[in-house]
Amino acid sequence: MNKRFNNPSIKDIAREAGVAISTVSNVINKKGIVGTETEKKVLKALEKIQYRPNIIARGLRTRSTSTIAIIVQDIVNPYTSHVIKGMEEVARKRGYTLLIACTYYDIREEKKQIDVFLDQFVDGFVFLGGYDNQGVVRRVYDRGIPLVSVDREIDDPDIPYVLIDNLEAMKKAVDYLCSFGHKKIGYVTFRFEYQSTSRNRYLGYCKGLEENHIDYDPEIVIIDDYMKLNETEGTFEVVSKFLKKGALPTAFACISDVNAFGLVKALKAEGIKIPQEVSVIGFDNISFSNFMEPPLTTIKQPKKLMGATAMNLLLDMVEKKKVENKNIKLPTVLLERDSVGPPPK
Amino acid sequence: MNKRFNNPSIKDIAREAGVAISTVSNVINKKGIVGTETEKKVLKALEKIQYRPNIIARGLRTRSTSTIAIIVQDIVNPYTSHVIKGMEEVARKRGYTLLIACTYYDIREEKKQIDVFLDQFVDGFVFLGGYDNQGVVRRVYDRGIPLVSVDREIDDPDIPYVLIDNLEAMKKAVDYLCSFGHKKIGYVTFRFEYQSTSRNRYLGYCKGLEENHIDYDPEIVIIDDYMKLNETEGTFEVVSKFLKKGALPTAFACISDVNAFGLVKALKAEGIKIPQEVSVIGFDNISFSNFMEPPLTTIKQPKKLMGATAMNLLLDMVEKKKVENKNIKLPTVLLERDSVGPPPK
DNA sequence: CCCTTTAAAAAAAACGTTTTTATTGCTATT
DNA sequence: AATAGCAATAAAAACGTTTTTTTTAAAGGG
Repeated sequence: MNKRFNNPSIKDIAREAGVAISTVSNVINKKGIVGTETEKKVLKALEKIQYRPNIIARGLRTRSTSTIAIIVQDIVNPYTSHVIKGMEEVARKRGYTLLIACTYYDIREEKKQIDVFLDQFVDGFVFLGGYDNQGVVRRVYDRGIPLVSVDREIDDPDIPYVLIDNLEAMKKAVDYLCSFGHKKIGYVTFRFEYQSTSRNRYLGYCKGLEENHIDYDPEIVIIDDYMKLNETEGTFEVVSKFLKKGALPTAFACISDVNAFGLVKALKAEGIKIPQEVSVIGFDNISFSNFMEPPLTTIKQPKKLMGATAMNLLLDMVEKKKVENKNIKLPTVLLERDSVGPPPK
Repeated sequence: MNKRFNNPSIKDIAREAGVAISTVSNVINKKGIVGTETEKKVLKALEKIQYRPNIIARGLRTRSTSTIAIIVQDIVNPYTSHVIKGMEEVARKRGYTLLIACTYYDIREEKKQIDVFLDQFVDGFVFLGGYDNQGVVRRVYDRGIPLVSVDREIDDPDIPYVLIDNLEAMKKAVDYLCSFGHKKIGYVTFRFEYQSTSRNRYLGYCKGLEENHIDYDPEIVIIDDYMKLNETEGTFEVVSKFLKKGALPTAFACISDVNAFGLVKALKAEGIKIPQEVSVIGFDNISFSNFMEPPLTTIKQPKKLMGATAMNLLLDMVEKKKVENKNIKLPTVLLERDSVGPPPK
């Protein structure tokens, strides 16, 4: 179509240097045997003519395009975007570009996107926070294309992953609340049937209660069906409803900061003081949690590091480097801020 | 490399249907003349063999790959990610995938990224919120590749854009403050020399003052050099420093919500009540602004709509449809919440 | 009945690489 | 002196499409 903008090709270099095309290719890719004299000629020609290899043509031959596909559920999510940032920096440094697709929690959409990416010969996949959907991931794996799952433990020993220990981290949060003397600790979560992260945090909550000899009380486990609205709004609504019933615990653990925001807003709307009357601990440490009032005590996830780690792992696999460990769990930190205190007397 | 996963090609279809390759191609692309009988045969073969065209091969021939490159400064930004979401949805619906790259405010990085994308034969570019850097954008334009600038007014009549009227919108904010009787209105901004959006908002602030017969006072224009930290942190610091000096205005207009958060936090840290002592108005309406305390009055940008509009415009250009208007300004709305009130007596 | 036109289909070229195979010229070996 | 081996290079094939060109067969015109 825009012929007039035709880039110089390897052919032009070959003509300029007076050698064969294959020789130029060998020089560029440092393959095969080329004499030092000829190499010099080619290099000079490359210098003179401003040449950039046609990645599409190369991709057709080599079946690799130096691109990595990222599949996320929703790009509008402070957690997600930080992880992506970590991936992006590593990918770029190592010479890859990122194709990003969002599934918006639709499993058919996910499948379609993957097919498109397979058509495009991406070199690898990152699945960031999807469902526990072995099938679709397995399909990619079975084609022999490297992939990494981030923030999801896929129930398939072959699939590499990068995560935090969600169970342990949430238990840590509950332990922390207990250390202040809380005996009645509620939990705010969105639905957790479909993915390991939420499930494990929930299990961490349960284990925390158990180890601290507190009985589990389903009455104070608030489940936000977050498909309806954004998570903060949704939590605000469902918590507001909950508060009408009374039965208030002295502390809440939240599955994420975003949900904690909704909880806090609902509590404040009822005139409940934090942390004097109710303590709140979040999870993720997204940037605003330090700017709400009171600053939110939370479990910090190493978001950028997770992204960077995942991308390095993936690219090592793409480049067939030896990787020692394909199952990586990164550490979390409890950030003490001002939303947790002792229970009221 | 993974030969064993070889997809069926157009050749296989041709063999199955007993026709020539070119005929199959014609059927697939609905081009040329094929008899109804042969067409049926091909269609049947396509049905039988699960065929997906090789996009790379097609791209090599047609020089188009159904991908769009998005260049942003930083993906970790609530504004940015919402705009991207709008673009993503449209692109997907129209059969394109998105390549995303971040420049992190580095102009050389931007140039490098663009070169990579040009190598990859992307069909179009979106420049989302970069510098007023005609050169690099112009280079793309001159290669005949469609592009759209979002949230930046590029000083080049050829370059299509999608924006809001930043000057008018900020003036609206100042007018709103004045309607409460404020006479001393400060402004919080990051550095605005390098890009049109910030500059125009600043001009809107100035115009707002002028039309309301208020003298411009450089003492109460607070400039945050946001390159140092994240914007909220940066603003918090610079405002805190400012507050030590006294000379407090009764209201502030902010270049963005993110900066407003920093301002509000700094004010609260000094025990200053909002809006009783100082009013604050933000810009953007990112989701958290409704959850801070007090909920932030702000100018709402149609973020998703901007993204969707830009992508539709771009794809129309890519597909050589006729586009009537390549310079689009979308409307803003002032959201009245609780951070603005009358000045103290 | 031959020539021209036309519709339909097939064949071939092209896109720009990488990779495989072939050629060349030389040296060493027998 | 013929041949094997080797290094260096060139030539050709291949990747899977689209597009251009050629071929085929049938119809129409004089």
